[in-house]
Amino acid sequence: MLGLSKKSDYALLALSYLATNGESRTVRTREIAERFAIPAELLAKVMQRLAKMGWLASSPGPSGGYTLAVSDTSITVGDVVRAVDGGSALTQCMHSPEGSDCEQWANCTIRGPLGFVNERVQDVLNHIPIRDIRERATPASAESELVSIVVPDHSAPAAVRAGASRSHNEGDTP
Amino acid sequence: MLGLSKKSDYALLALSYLATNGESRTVRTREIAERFAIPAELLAKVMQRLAKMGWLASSPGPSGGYTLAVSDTSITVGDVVRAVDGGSALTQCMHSPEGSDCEQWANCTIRGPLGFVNERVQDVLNHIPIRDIRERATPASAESELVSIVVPDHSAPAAVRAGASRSHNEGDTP
DNA sequence: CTAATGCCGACCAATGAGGTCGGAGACCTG
DNA sequence: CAGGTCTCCGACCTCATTGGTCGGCATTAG
Ligand code: FES
Ligand code: FES
Repeated sequence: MLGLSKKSDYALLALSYLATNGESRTVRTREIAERFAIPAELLAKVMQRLAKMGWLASSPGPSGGYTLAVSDTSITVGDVVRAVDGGSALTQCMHSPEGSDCEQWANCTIRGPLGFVNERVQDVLNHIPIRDIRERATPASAESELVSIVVPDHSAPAAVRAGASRSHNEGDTP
Repeated sequence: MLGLSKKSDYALLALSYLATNGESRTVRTREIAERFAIPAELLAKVMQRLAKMGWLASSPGPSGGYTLAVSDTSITVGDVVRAVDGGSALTQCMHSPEGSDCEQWANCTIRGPLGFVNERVQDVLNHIPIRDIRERATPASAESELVSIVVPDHSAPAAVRAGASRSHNEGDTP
């Protein structure tokens, strides 16, 4: 469905919480889970993976928990999604350079162009540090200067404009 | 896993084939299926949905098949994904404006920023017409002028640069 | 009429996401 | 120092979604 998994969602939620509300204290998984009303055990698993990535420092025992081990500007949402969700490419064929994954590598005609699209999406994801994923909505830094997409009119007549603008967020959930 | 579904992949494949190789003749589903070595029945289902969207004209009977009914610049990959895959938003909460879908709408702190990221991704997808998804790799139009992402150095030190560049396409498939 | 094609719905199988369990180690109490 | 408790940790399980299949019906060229 081209969407973040719950795990990625939880990971971003937790990281944002740690970056904002956990200056230099250990935060228990339970605390975050209750704060956001999400299953604690599943979040625990996510936290483990984040810890294994080296982004969180864990300390067991009572008064234990997790602490953000790196700067909140050194991880991007792309990194998080890739780590916790297992790859964030649009198609399989973009993981391995020699098409060992994708079946129709041999006679696929859209690999090149799609790869380009993929890179653009990855660029977007890779340039939003988790610092910008915080309580504040639409962070000023990102809004104004971080990422801006320039799209000249190209060869697209009226139809494209209509279709593109209509379809920003419009979902049919039958 | 944040990736296009097979159905979207097939749809793009078929549309690209029709745009390139089906100037003004009816193309059978079987032909496309065999060309790309994909299951014919599933592709048929995808074709039906594309036809129902009005993008393909269908004609039953012998010597029947499909024809591209609209200009190859009036549909974008965003449109295709959205139609065939059912919504292309990063999270559920971005479909409905009042959080009727997402559970933790009430105490979610990342909705705003993530929504912004979502819009950027959607922008990318909505500005690539299927004309640019063709046999040619990395179409010149898209490469040079269509979409360009400008990202000034912002507040991100060396770590971000390293992380971002490292993680373009690198998948761990355990 | 007959054959070839699209059209439609129901059906089945496998993958993986979401969720759960019991353990191992570290702090705290006495 | 010993026990209890609280935490992380890794393996396990279940089920919804996706990918894929089948058969029957309508439509049209030959
Ligand atoms: S879809 Fe994998 S090579 Fe085209
Ligand atoms: S994830 Fe849906 S509201 Fe935040």
